Amino acid sequence: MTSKKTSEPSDGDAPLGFKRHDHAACVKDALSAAEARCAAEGLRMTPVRRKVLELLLQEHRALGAYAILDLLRDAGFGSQPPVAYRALDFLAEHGFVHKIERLNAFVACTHPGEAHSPAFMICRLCDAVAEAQSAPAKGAFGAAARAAGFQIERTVLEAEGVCPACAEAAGR
Amino acid sequence: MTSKKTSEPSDGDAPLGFKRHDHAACVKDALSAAEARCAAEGLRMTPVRRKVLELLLQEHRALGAYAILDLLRDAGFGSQPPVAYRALDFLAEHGFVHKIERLNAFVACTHPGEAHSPAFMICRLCDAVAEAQSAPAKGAFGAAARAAGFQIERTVLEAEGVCPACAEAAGR
DNA sequence: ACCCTCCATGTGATTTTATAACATTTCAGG
DNA sequence: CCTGAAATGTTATAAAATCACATGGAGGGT
Repeated sequence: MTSKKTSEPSDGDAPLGFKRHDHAACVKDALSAAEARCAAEGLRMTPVRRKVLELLLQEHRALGAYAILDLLRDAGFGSQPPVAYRALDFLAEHGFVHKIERLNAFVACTHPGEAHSPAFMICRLCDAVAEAQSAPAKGAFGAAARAAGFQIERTVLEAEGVCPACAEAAGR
Repeated sequence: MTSKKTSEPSDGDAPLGFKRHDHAACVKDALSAAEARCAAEGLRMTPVRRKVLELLLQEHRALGAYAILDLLRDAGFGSQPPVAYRALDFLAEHGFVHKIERLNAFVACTHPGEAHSPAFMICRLCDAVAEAQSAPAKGAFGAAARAAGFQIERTVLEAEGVCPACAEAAGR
């Protein structure tokens, strides 16, 4: 994660969310939606928090807290770890971003609505991360948990593999 | 994770794998099975590796690498991080233990056979960890991945919640 | 307008988790 | 035995996360 280029053209031939799309609009829309929700719920979308969300939206990939911190410093914000971690804590708590446990890194939420239990597909070749919906508690695993008397409150579902672009690039 | 008592009586009223069982036998059996499999596959179950596996089997909970390292030191082994990490890498690579990404910690595999894609239930109150089987690639998530053209190679499925014992203790 | 409180931010230091690099030992196989 | 690969021991360092405390700014009540 150290020397991974943290600044792709951010819209080019790079693998983003696995799918080509109008990225500028995608970022702008998500940012507006987040602002709106904060206004509606009395949350404070401060400059640092907005910047962190924007940075994560621009890259459709997971960024480590320290990569984000570097970008924050470049943007004139504080440069000590708590600055990044606090913004990330806030954003994660309210579902604007998700932590990828497997990578100790964060991605912007690419999902529309409110309560959701996200699932991720992580490309081990290009580090792209795509978010999907999941309901692990509904399937066989949920049944096992119920049988064991375990009350699920939150689930982490992360799949590691190869994204379509890399599979193709790797000669099918 | 710092001051968590790492040495319960190891068979008492503590929540183990959520279920009461003959723990001594459980440890012994698992250890023998591991030895047998190493012999069969030409793997080297060295003293450090065996000790780490034994430690993890004794606790039915996740231990951090440094907690393990402390126990290794007490047992007369090397006391530098690589000692623990290398043993854990070996054990994890061959499926004798699993890493709990959510906790940056490790548990002994409590599952019988060979290839499996484990799922975990983590009690946020007592830190007990129970392993279940899962097949996330088979359900709705797998369908989504296939639709996206993503090739799943490995999945992490970890549920956080409250185990039966703690639910009861918390006054239902 | 004022004060006051809460929340967010800035900053320095430290803790926790993990790996790099290199020397030494051990062990299986020729 | 010898030899090469694998495992271990050890020093050092990197990466990820948190603690503790000082400062600043937005709102609410008077």
